[in-house]
Formats: sequence, structure tokens, C-alpha cells
Amino acid sequence: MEQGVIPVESLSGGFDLQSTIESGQSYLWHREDGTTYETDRAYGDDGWYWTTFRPADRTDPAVVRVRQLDGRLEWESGVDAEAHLRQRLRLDDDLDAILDATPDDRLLADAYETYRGMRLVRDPPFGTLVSFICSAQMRVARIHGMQAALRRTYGQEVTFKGNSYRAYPTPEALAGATEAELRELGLGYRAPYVQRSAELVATGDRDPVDATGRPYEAAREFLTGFVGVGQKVADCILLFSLGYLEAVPLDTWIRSTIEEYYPECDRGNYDETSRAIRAAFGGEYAGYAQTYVFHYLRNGDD
DNA sequence: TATCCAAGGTAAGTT
DNA sequence: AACTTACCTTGGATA
Repeated sequence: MEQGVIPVESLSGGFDLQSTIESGQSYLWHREDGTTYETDRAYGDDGWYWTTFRPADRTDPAVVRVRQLDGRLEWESGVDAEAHLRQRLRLDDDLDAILDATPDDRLLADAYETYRGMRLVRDPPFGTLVSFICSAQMRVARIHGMQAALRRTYGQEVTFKGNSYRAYPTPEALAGATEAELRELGLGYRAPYVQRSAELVATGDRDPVDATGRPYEAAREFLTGFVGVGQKVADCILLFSLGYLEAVPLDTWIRSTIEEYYPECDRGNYDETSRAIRAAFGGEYAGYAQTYVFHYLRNGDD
């Protein structure tokens, strides 16, 4: 077994593991005790989270577990996972600099203050694609539960420290699923969207990674070529997986935030409203502002 | 106990 | 191009 410790004080702006993982940006981590996100807000004080990833030099997926305890980020894995974690949890983002670059704004300041240390994630593209296809008209806990069900049903088994885990399903595995099977897992009308989009990836017709490198709005447009992916879900994939930190998904929470705090940004359509709110959120790191505001307001301003 | 409602929207059909 | 409507399921609110 490999393991390591990353001192939180070595990270600019600190780190908050539970907020980062359970703030609705990632559905690909799981609590070691099997409970879903938000069943106990204090879980992150010392609880382990696990996920799987595919190391570049291996064919089989690897498990990695992390927890935050006494200012230390501890990890365990079957492989050396530190580089992966730094990328996956964006540990090298200069949060202090990002905060400094954020517009002087009461709402943003309160949100950043309340959840200091929360970072964006950089999740694997396919899992992010599927997660956010599943997110349509769903609650955070259920979206998370759907991903757990997909792992259990279609994921490759991985053993770590004597325990059995399931890797996130491959595109091939979900492409081979039937709509009826996916409905059995509770995906509802999202079931055919997931199957068809997985098929696009599995056959090579379209890969979410190929959005990378395009200008932001062109990348968003590219992603809407998947089934079940509109502009909002495309923005989530860009922000939470592909590193487009200026992306601001216009979900119900941000729309009501715009109505209450930034009414002049409501331009009546997605494209123009997106441009306006991204400008209000400071442009380059607008997605960071979005994620803090989303988490802050969804938890009731506390 | 029964009914209603909204949940991090998208696709398809209509004007 | 802008505007409706249907869509699965379920936990929590309301009656």
C-alpha cells in the first residue's frame, strides 16, 4: 500500500475536504461508511472518502482514500496517488490569489468567508458527463446515489486493503446497458440519455475531452452534442472536469441568485445571461464564485 | 394516509 | 428563434 500526507498549511488558501467533495460539484467520491452526501454534515471531520481512477501506466483502476484530520490531508492507495490528488482536488490552485481577483461584492465575500478552503474539482470527464446528465431535476443526494448504483451494477471490482470497491463504469459498460436496466436503477427519463451518450463515447463518435482547447463558448456548444446535455450541463462538465474556470452553470440556484442580487444580469436567454453573470463574477475565475455561491445559498446562508 | 410538489434541465413539438 | 410541454422518480411538505 502507498500512503502520504499533504499538510494543508502548504496550500495557498487552505483546504476543506468535505465542502470540496459534497458541495454538489462532484458525484464521484463516496464516504467509506456508505452513506450518501449530506446525511451528516459533520462527516468530513475525520471520515474517509474513496474514489477510483485509472493510472496512466496501468490497465486496472486503482482505489484512493483520503481524509482530512488535524490540518493534514492523508491518503492511501494501491498506487502513488499524490499527483492524481493534486490534480483531482485542484490542490495547486492559488485560492488566495483567486479570492483577491474576485470582485468586491458582499455576497461573494460572505460565501468565500463561510466556506474558506473549498476548491473546485477536476473530475474524470466521462464520469462527470454521466453525473450531470443524471442531475436534471434531481437532488444532490439522489444524483450521488445514482452514481453509486452505476458503480455497483456496471463497475469493475477493485480490492484494496481487503475490501471490495467498484470502479466507475467505462463508456463501453454503460453503452452496453439497456434503457430498461438503467431505469431499474432509478435514472428515470435520463436512462436513454446516459446510454446514448455513453455509446457516443464508446464508439469514438464524440469524446468530452475533445472540448478541451476550444474557446469557452465553442467548447460548451461542442458538449451539447451529447444526448441529455444542454448548456447548463455542458457548463458543469467544463467547470468541474475540463478546467474552464470561467464557466458558470445557470442552474435554478444561480438563476434565483441573479434575480435577487444581480437583476441586471438577466438578459432573457442563456448565452447573454451567462456573459453578464460571468462578468459580474470576475471573468477568469467566475466558476469559483459560482460554486461558492451555490454551496453558500443552498445551505441556507449559514 | 393521501396528495402535491420540486429537485443543479433537456428534447421535441408549436408558434 | 422564442415559447410550451412532457418527462421518471422520490423525499419532504401539506392537508
